[in-house]
Amino acid sequence: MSEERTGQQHTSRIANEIARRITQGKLGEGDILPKEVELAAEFNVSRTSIREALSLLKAKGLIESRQKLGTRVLPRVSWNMLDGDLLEWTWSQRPVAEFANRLNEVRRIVEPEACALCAKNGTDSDLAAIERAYHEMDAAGGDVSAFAEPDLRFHRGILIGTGNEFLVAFGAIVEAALRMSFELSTKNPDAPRRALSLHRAVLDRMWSRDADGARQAMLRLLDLTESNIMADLAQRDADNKKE
Amino acid sequence: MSEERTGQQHTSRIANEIARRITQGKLGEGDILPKEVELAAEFNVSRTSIREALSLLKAKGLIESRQKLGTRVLPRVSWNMLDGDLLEWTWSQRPVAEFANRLNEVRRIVEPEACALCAKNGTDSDLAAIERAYHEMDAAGGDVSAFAEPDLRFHRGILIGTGNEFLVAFGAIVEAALRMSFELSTKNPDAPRRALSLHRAVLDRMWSRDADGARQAMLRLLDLTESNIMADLAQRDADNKKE
DNA sequence: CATGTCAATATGTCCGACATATTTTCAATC
DNA sequence: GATTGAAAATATGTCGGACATATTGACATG
Repeated sequence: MSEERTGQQHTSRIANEIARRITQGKLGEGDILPKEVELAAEFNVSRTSIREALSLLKAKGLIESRQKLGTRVLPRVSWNMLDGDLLEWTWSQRPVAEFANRLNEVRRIVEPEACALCAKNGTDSDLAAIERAYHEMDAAGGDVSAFAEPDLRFHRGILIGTGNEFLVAFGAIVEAALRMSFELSTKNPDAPRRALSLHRAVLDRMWSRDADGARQAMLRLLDLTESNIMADLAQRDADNKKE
Repeated sequence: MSEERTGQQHTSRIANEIARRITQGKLGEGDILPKEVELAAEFNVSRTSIREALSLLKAKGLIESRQKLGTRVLPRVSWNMLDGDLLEWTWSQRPVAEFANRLNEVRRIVEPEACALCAKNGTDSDLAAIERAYHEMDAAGGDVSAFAEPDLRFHRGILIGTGNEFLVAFGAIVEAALRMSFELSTKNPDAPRRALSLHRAVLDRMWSRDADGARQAMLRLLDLTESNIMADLAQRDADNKKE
């Protein structure tokens, strides 16, 4: 989402910080945040920069401001959780295992059906794009970090292939999940290789326009992904206990 | 989403207008929009207000700006389509039938599974909230406009009941679909009544913690909803031809 | 031809002032 | 004493103009 693009360092830095206070619960639903001038003083920037940052959070549904009353935190229901930035902010703030479970829950609902739709409606050029991503995953071999990017493109490609732009928006969920899994599993270099053949299976079913087969194949892939993450988490917990 | 809340009329008005130029295709992917000073002149506002509007679009992934280069339209893939504002902007810009189909496609994927999860994980208080929404729908009777709000709350309540905050974000899709259906079917006053019993069925299955039953019931409800919308669209097309 | 420097340019940040909406206060009125 | 209504207080919204910063492209230098 907001790759730390040059310039506007203030905006994203401040938005980030305030967002974390909110997602973390230091600022709860209905709470009024400090006045813009006060925030400006705290962060040592002008009111302008504060307003830019707040405007970002406003757009994502975290806060709302009204004249004289101030700026207050909105209920979580109105947060746009499918937003990449918001996913990133929430992530580190809560138990990782639960975060992972929730993400997988959504993936299991959406991705198999997306595969079915992609098998049915995807154009050859859509599938070719997924095929390219697959080959790059293959070429990456054991290099986990080189594997991650085409992996995401593979899954995004399926969503695009559905022809349903709303499903494409789920890419943010997939991205969050993959990124989490990537950051967890640096020490598990053969995981990619096992996943590869399952990716191949998904793609094959889609090429043969086998909607149900694609759905099942994706489910198997998600099974593996999930168990990998669980294993990584267990490993991490074990490591933490040793210290 | 952004109910035209008081103040900041400029921001939302301008963001709206520019967003429509983008969603409509007047400004395509990669295009550079006019400089902020030019936009300021065009809309007769200060550069500050323009920047505030652009910052909103930035947060929703429609545009990106870099110093010296300017502000350019991002590819649709990076748009956050699950955002309520964006849904509203895209809506009127494209064939209504296709928009409706895409929305229903997503609803059919997500809502039945959400029902199953809600039946399994939803707390009694979650279900009670849905029950309240149901009673208000019942009380609304034939009044289509009084029916709409609790209807949305019913479906949102289910998403909340899943305990999965990412699924809650789908509420935007449901809202868009219901709003469309509402604006189409003003002349179909008995539609709510037929839907009511199907809502009841969903709720009953959830109370008895029957995950699969709830899933099936929701599917039947969506069947009705979909056929209602199709009928309304056909009716509307027929009306248009007469003129 | 390659490379490094400098001007040009559009967004990013700052400041200080005033506008506007809303709450709060408080006084006049019944 | 309760109600109403006008005025002060206050936090965000808008304005304008200035300077900072990043990036491009042209130019000059080796």
